[in-house]
Amino acid sequence: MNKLDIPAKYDPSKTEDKWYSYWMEQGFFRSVPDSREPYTIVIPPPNVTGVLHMGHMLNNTIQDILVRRARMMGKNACWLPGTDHASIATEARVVAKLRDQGIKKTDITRDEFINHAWEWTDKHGGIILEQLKKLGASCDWERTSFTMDPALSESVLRVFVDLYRKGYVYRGVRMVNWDPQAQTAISDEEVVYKEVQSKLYYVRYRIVGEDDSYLTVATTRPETILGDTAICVNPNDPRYQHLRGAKVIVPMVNRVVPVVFDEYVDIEFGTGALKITPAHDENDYTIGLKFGLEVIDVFNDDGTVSNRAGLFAGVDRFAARKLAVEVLKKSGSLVKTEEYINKLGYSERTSAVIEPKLSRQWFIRMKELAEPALLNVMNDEVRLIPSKFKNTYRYWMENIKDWCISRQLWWGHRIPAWYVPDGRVVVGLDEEEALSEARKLTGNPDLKISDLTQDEDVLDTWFSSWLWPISVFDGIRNPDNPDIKYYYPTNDLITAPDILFFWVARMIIAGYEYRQSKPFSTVYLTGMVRDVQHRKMSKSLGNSPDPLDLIAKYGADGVRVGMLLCSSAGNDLLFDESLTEQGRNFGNKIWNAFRLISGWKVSESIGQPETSRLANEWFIARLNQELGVLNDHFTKYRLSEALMAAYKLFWDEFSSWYLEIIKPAYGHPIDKVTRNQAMALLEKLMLVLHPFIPFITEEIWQRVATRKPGESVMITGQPVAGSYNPDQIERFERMKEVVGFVRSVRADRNIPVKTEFSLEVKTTETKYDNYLDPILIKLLNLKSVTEIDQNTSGSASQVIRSVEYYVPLIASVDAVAETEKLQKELDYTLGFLDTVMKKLANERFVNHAPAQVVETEKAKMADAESKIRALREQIEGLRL
RNA sequence: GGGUGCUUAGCUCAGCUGGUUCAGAGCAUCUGCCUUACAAGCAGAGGGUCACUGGUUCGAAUCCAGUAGCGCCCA
Repeated sequence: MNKLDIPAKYDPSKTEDKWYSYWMEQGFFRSVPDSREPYTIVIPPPNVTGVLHMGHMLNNTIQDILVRRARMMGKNACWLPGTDHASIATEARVVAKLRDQGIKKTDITRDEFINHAWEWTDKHGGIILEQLKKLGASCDWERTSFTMDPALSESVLRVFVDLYRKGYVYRGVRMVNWDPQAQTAISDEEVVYKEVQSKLYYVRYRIVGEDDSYLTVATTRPETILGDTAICVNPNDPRYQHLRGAKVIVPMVNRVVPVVFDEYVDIEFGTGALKITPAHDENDYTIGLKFGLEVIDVFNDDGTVSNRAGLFAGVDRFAARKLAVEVLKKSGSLVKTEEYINKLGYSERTSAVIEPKLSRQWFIRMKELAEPALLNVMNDEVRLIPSKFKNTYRYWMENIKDWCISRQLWWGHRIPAWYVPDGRVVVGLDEEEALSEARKLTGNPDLKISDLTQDEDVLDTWFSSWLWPISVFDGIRNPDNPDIKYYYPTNDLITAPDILFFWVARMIIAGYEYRQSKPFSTVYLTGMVRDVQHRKMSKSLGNSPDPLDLIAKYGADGVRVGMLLCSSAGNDLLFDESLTEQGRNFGNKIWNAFRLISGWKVSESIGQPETSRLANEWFIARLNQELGVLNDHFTKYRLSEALMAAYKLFWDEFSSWYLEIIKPAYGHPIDKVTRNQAMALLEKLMLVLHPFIPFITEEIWQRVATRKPGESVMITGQPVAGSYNPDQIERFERMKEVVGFVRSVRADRNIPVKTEFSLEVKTTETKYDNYLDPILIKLLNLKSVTEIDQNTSGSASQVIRSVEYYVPLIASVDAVAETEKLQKELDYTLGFLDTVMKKLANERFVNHAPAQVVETEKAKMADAESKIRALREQIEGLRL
């Protein structure tokens, strides 16, 4: 191939789509069970209506690297993609869209709404999966799943019915986190607490039967006074002992309520008196239960004040707060206000302030179900990477609360529970099953389907995604089907720590309940992608680059490298575009190495130079060594380090050393043996690099030799780490140091590369190893390497591993500068020798330290002594 | 408030079981090069009291305790 055919800069846009299509056409991503060992990853399903963000990029880059590597290691790799239906988010979007069209959700039927939702899903759903293809994701697209697919939906309902029959599912009135905007309960995990500046209002309640006697409470929410049904004080609080049995009058509504005594109240906080609103605060509710207090719900579902409140009916809760303050002021009930910082819960979905609200919901009893999931993470049957998350996991699992699984929405899996006319509930997979249950329950064989009313609520989205590793292989409905038996348990799960409990823990729970085994062996927890200023990347801040723009600019390979370079597991990663630039530059480096080798004219008639033979031998040893390092990094999931190892292997060792050594002089051809060896090594490196940068490695692999249709780097085996001689690598490292010395002499003294000289070497005890001299001569443009036994004056010199090297200087030597340099090194070495001597003189060291450590100290001493001798001689020589 | 983790070069981070000349890597910076694969490059250089204090040890970035700062989880 002629050099002119290959452009000097690599252009990813010309290759990436081409190769992705090729891989798809060839069905390389497809996996079906066979006799090979499986390697399985299920994708953490993104929201069906979502678009790709930087977190997805990171997450899916990691998954693709693991999958591609496993595939090349001979495993049957299956990466199963899909999306979840995201009840709240999707419903919110659909409601918004309908509103734009002038349609109110309340004006249409549930079925009509669901149709709109499906329409939306079909239109916007799966965009994110198309975007993943741009990244190079090697998913088995034929297996793409969606939590609302018929099979997955049926699995969800079956699990609900099953858990109900096992007694884990119950219905109960509980304080839930109410999102007044979405008008649904949300789980504890979906509440985000933020500090806000608010006010603490001191309000006085008149004590019944006393004329001018008051009890003052402090509250941040004066509007909830409308729902007060008691005041609570600490029984140990000396200030309030006289109030035992007393009653007070609630301001604004003039309700007479008791003063109760409970140690829950913090004596120090506020006035030590706490108003009790059982309908709107979890702790108040508990106290209410304890003292049998009345529960007055003063808010409607949309966050406005209810008719029961007595005042402000229909007014929004925040407006009601202002009105309440006005009224309290006028009546003289407001004693004072203070600035106060407290934490408020916000809905993760709608950002509305959460309203604690009593409501009847469906729950799952978790304690018992969670036991195996806790045990098997603690004993590393399921490994968390990094393991620091084991602690948080344990804490959460040991204090697990019942899971509220109902949501007051339409989009999702409708709860398969029906009410018989007297209000009792039956649960069944479908209407028929429910009907027969209902007949049994009521003893009425004439009961008809039309007599039953289905529960209005849908199940929490996590209630479907917790089954994901099972349901995508249809393991709930058909527990013995070949797919589930082959692919389950899956291998690795890659996700972010913020859904460790929402999702990961629950999948483990479901795994043990429904498959009696773990859903995956390893959970790799990535960090959160932040910008360089440590801010979380978000749409509202506008600090997140569009991943597709980045890919267009730097190529998918470049972006993948950029993502990985800044990502150690579990730590947040500070993404910067310069990293993708580095990734792109790496691609260009590879491209040019290929371009160099391809451009050489090959001569059949010349033999292989010694330098090339030595370089080839050395590089094979280095490659074998580094393959071992890579294996080690991968088994420990140190992906960033694995990439860096491969990066340096290519850039430093292959490009800067190997290629520079074998490079023929300008205009000269290369011998055939060397050129073929170089191409073979390049090809191997493409295999090693492929999981990280799939596109450019395919492009080059395809150009390195003539390939048949159906061949690809991605289905070729990874090179296996062979044995190597460490001594060979060691010798080469020594040679590199010598090169470094001579180059810095050249740089310091402005000696042109073209100026030739002889490098002189002097050894005292050991015999000089001249094995790699040919390479020194070539790389440094030397006349020769000459052994000497006398110091030469007028030379720059350095002692490298007990050998003295001299560069004779053509220009006059700056003896002062040279001496200074040598003296500096001498001082350092003397200091070093001193510490070693002290160690060896220390009896306790010699007696306590292992013999081997003492030996190395002795060797260090000998080394230092000979170096000092040499340096002194050189300094002496300069003085002459 | 309770729990938990972190603090190493300007930045981002490695440093595993305490022991090789252990104080590292990448990026950034500086100097010199448009050398004929690559300026998206080449060659060279500088840069750190391993947060602080104490302890254990022959020996501590590494183990222990305390202090400070930062983060996360929970309330």
